[in-house]
Amino acid sequence: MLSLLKSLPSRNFKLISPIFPLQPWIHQNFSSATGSFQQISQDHENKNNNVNFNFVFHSCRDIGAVKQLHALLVVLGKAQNVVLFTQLVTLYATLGDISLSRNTFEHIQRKNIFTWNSMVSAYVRCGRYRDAMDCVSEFFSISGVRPDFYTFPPVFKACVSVVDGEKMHCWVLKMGFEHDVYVAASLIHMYSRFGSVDVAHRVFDDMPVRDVGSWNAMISAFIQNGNAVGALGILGRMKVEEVKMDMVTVASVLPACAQVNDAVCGMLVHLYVIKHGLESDVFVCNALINMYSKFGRLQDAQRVFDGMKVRDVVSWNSIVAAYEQNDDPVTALGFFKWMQFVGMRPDLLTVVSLASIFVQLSDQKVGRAVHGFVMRRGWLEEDVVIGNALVNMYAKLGSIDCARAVFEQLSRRDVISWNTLITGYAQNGLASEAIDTYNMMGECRTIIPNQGTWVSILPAYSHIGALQQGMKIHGRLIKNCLYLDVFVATCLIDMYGECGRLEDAMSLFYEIPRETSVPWNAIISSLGIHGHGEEALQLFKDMLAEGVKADHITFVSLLSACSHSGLVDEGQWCFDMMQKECGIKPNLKHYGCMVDLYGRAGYLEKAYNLVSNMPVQADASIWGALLAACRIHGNAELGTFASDRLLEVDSENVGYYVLLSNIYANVGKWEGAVKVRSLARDRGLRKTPGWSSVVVGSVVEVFYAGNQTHSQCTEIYKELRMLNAKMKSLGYVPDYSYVLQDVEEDEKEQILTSHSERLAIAFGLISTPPKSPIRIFKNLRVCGDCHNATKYISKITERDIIVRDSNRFHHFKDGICSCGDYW
DNA sequence: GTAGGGTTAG
Repeated sequence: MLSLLKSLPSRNFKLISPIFPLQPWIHQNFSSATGSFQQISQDHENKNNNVNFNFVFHSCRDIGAVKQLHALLVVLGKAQNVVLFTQLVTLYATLGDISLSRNTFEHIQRKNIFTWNSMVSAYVRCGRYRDAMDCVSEFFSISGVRPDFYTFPPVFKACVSVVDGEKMHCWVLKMGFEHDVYVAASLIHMYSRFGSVDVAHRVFDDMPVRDVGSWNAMISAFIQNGNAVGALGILGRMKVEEVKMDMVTVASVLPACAQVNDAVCGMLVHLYVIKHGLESDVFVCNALINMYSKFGRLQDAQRVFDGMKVRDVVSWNSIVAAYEQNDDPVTALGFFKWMQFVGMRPDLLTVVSLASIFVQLSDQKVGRAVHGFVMRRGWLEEDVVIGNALVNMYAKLGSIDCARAVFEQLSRRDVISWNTLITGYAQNGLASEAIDTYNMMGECRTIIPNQGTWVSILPAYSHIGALQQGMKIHGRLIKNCLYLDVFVATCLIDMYGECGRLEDAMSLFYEIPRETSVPWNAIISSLGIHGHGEEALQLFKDMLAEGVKADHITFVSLLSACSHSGLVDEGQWCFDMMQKECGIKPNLKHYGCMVDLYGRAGYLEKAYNLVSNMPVQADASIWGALLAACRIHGNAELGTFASDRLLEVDSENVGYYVLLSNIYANVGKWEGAVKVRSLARDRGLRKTPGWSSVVVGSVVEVFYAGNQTHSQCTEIYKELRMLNAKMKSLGYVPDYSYVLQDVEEDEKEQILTSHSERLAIAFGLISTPPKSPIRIFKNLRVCGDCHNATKYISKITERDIIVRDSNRFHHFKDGICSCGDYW
């Protein structure tokens, strides 16, 4: 093998490539192709046969110029000059015109190895891989011309899409070319694209001589397959063998540093770049910008960008994405405008960032314009990524129908397209649509669900309390070992928590890795909705003791846990700690929790003061929390004030009208209640109907208030009458303040008795064996009178009754509710 | 005159 190697020419140097941009000295000699042509003609007339055509080839920057040159060469009688015409073949392809390239090739009568190699490479350059392979077969079948070192690297590039790689590899072995550094690098690259890093590694290990390009190819093979650790391992070996990094090494290794979150390594590489003067390379700078952006170090990213003398579209995309992904859409948009100002044309990935920018700016109108921009360029056909970005954009902007429409239009859908739509539905509160979409996805055999799928479907199941389906997914995850994935497991914790299986949520939590805040946030939130505020606080302390950093979501979970359990002082402590010790500025969600915490505990004035002194503008959720507190404590005055503010910011949400009318009704101001209701009616808003569901066996039964059509209607109402009588004998007094209609007392009692949660409970009682627990799911908050009644029912029937309403869990047992009547 | 290995993403 070694003797074969010795017989090969030494070729570890790089030739000057004819690819643009041109070397500056050519510019100095010839300002344009036309200038070059004049020079040639002149030389020709002066009978100077030593014309250096290199200059001329280099000065052709568009197809028109190449055509002129082509014509000129014919006129000059050079039509049979294989050297010049082979160059034309390459030149046409470099400028993107493969048919002219082929045409020129056809007209060359005495094709030599250069000509064939150039044609193959021309096809590859234009992405015509199938044609490149056909050309190779043609090449092989012509006797007298044997492929050489130059033939294979482009061929392997073509193999990536044509899948003839192994056959070609055999050829290479047969001809003894496998140790050529160029050939081997393209082999490594090809195998890595096929996902066979092990084979790539074997090729790499078998190389008797490696140049820096070989190392680069191996590093890139690991990166392409998501193995950043492997890539950094190769970098380490390079260091041991004292191979110097070049700019390609740097550009490939920087994303690996970002992936393993190794800022120190990244900065050391940056130092190396400065020391060795590699900053002039655009790829290197782009990779630096991206790395710093992933570390959230925007100033460093910006400094690299500012220092660049030449910027390409990737540089601009990178700086736009850096700000966009670090939650600064305004600056990102500023860079986009600057990009346009300097005349840099946006590409597909620019638009992906733009879509996300307008989501963050909640700008529906410009979002549509982005969609139009994409349509006009036909990019929707070209790449799924952009289609998925648009689906995501519309879903996040709340236009789920538009998201669906874009999804329907996609010519190709991948697993991410489906995940995006499912997430869109789930996040817009349309759980059953999310589930339908997931089921439709299951029918597409070509789409294999991945981590993102589980993360999108599990919350939908949680939302409607579909424990059975959720557990089915858990089973599937155990089978493919994904249940230890932190994100998936967190969704499972949420699911168990929201479906009332707090113990299962807890045991899962202790099974999985918990170095990040993600699973902690989920378990704290689960404890919160079950009313275990003290335990939530204890877990928060455990979390800090284990050295896990709390984030803003942790505090949302924690504050809401405090508010559900009435832990005012503790909530106050968390709120202070968040700002002072963790340096987290409270956002609207945190303020919402605090208003809820103060408000529900009856500190309406404190709640109001907090709202008045907030550094941020209160939104509907803040005023809504205050309004809800006013309803609980019967404060019509502050309630009216809050609802006025509320309707200024959100006049569409009918729930707020209902709340206000409840407040008026509770204090006996029936005219006020009627006025609010008619206002809602006039604006065309309809009350979300309250419903409750109960699971009997594997069937979910749904009840609306006053339902008279259920097949077991008579039995249900009979059961309720019987219960009412027993409840009254134990001291139950109906609370008519929850009846909004202005009617007679006995009719009010009738209305209370037929609230949806009571119907569901009664149905549960007559359809399940004695002493078995009953689980109810209600889409709105449970009514105060029903809450009281359920306590009595749990005592009379000796049943555990678990009610999950839109806010939290109520576990009724032996006449007591787990919420301690604090709800 | 012909060749390899590099940066951005939903």
